[in-house]
Amino acid sequence: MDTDDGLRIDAPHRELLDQILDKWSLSVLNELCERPCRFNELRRSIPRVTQKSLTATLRRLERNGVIEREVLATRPVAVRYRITPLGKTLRHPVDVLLAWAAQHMPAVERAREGFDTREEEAVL
Amino acid sequence: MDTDDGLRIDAPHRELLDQILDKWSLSVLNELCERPCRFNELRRSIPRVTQKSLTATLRRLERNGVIEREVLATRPVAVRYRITPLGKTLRHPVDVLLAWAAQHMPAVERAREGFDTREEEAVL
DNA sequence: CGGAATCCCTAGGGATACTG
DNA sequence: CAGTATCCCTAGGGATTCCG
Repeated sequence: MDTDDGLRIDAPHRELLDQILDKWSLSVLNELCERPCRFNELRRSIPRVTQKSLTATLRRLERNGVIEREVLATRPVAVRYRITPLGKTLRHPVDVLLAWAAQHMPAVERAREGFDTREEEAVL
Repeated sequence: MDTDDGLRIDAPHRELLDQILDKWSLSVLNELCERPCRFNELRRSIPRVTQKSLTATLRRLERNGVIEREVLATRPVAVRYRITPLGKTLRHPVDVLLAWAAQHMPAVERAREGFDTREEEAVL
């Protein structure tokens, strides 16, 4: 559990995590873990995301194999995004992360206040 | 474990994770989990990080309470960074994440190749 | 040694308009 | 509906220089 060295962080790993843990990906994955979604459905359910950013996020996640894009031959076209089996394996790591954030947010906020106070004093 | 809804991702949580899971933070945390480090020690042990980026990363982590900065009154000054108790609680989530990356990297690479191949064909 | 300050530069985000 | 295309603009990274 707490081995001495733990795991190395090499460039490919960090690049992968950067692509999957970026600003909007967590929200998208969370949403698609619950149910498949249309593009505008996702857009509405994720506050403040722009169409451009959402498109880029979806492409990146699709390229990395964690979500799937399915075009339905209707008029007008409908597109359905869904999580893949690989994407589902991300659920646990992400949940662990979110649980950490939820649990320790108060401690972080206290730390921030202390830090900012010390900064102010340093200026005086 | 796999509750239906899992956890929400609100703005404060995402902001916190952004600050802690960014490009260089994982490497810094990993290093400081093993032992306290001087500034240039960290710099040498993290390939390709610049002094500016490292400074910014350390300040951010310090502000969020996961690392500590200690100035030793020597000549010339020495500065020692160490992980805090709060920072140590990050170890498990981060390890889970790195384990995921290590385990699924091959699948991700296959997905990328498939995606890129389909893209090429689409152009033709 | 451990930064801060400066300059430069580009990847990426927001807004808007257009399309199959 | 689900994007693509375009313009604009600024936050942030790299390189370099200077300081206590």
